[in-house]
Amino acid sequence: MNPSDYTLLLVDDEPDILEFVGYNLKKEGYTVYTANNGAEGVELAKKHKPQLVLLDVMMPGMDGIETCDIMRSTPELKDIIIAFLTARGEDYSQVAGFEAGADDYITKPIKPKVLLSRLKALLRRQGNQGEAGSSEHALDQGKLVIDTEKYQVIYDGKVLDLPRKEFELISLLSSKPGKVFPREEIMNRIWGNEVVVGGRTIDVHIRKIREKIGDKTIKTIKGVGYKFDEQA
Amino acid sequence: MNPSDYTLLLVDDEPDILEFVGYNLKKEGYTVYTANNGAEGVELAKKHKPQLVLLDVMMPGMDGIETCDIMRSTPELKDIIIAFLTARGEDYSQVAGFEAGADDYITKPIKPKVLLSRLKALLRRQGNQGEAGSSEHALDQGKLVIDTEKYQVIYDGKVLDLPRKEFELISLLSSKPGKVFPREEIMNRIWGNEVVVGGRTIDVHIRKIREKIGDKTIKTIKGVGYKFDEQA
DNA sequence: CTTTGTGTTATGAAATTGTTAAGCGCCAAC
DNA sequence: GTTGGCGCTTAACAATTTCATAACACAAAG
Repeated sequence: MNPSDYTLLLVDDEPDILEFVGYNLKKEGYTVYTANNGAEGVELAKKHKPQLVLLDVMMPGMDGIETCDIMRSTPELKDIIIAFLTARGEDYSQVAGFEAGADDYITKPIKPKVLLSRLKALLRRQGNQGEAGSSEHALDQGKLVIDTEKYQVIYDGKVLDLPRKEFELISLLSSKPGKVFPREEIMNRIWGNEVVVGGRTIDVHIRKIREKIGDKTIKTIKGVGYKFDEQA
Repeated sequence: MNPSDYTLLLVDDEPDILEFVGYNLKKEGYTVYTANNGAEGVELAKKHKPQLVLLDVMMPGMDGIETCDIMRSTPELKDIIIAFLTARGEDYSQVAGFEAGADDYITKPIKPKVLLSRLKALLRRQGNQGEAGSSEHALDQGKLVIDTEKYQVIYDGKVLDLPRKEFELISLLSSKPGKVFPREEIMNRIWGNEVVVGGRTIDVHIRKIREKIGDKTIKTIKGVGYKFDEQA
């Protein structure tokens, strides 16, 4: 699928953002419509049937969450992918937004490359829909939910805010449950090839994670590495 | 195997990277093709059948993940080794969640020496495929399943977690059922040429394996070595 | 019955990971 | 500018598992 097969809708009250983001998306070949507020957004959505809507959360008048609600409850729009744009640190809006049924969150300031890769991922998932129930934003591993946007892990109903390294580690391991990730691979993927850290660093992070989510989820394969157990 | 026996494909949207990395690889003797984007990459891959593809993750148009997906789902390309190039500054989690099916990740900035040693390791593994601890897919020997990715042996429905040497040993023997592996060959493959261990070491490991999966699977050929029975 | 090669077992060494606490650097709040 | 907290890494040591070996038993071949 080429970008030119996709129509996107951008809703934000700041013209600068509309222009900046719109420019980058058009450059990639997407068909882009823009709206200055929620009401206009809904209207254009009905008119152009975009595959994906980028929705600013903070807008005067009807905010993004409300707009999302309306779209979700409009039959012809309810299957559109909705991604929220939020300023970093607006924690509240994310919680409310998930309830509203957003598919993804993208935090400002927006980096074009990051944005594009996220959109592609979303659209790709859309294409795969029905195959593996993969339209969920978060990975669901039994009772463990990993939300890569919020850097949060929900375990047994409890929300855990893990520090970055710990989150990256569990995120990596759970990206392919059952697979053993050799220490070297973990190093490469989380620290990168040029960084050198001591031998016990991984262990310490593993320990902290185990402390938080229980011992049984992460298994040690001595002499090799660690793996995330298939069904926790 | 010399570098000159290998063909590599380099896919990146930045000409500088193509030139820099390409230069270093060619200098080593590899045959190198380069592509500026994913689509071209797939095309060249089909045309030249490289052993390994170096794929930038962030690219305009079709990104690395998508390109990887396509290659993995193209029968003639699905066994190519794919290594991702990722920028270090990039939000790790954006890449982490995807089960892209890459064989390795290499972070930018790229240091030629590091890159080369990683590539050699990857190619070496490829060459050994089917041998100890290297094959991707599970071997099914009757009621014995050996999963090198999960480091597990499933025997009679029971999941066994074998220690490393034992796993490597059974993995080696079962890689070619029926073939007799001379003791010397076993030594070389599992311990390497330099390491010298006593005469009874192999026997002890064999015994432990037999203890776990039953006597009948591994047969002794006196004066020669061991073999994994064809139908267990 | 002797020789040669393999099976078995217990045991200590070696390798690897787990645990804890301390130090450093960074950022935010004061 | 200073203070306090947090996350990351490290060091030191404990705990654990795995490995190799020695010593001897056993089996088959001649």
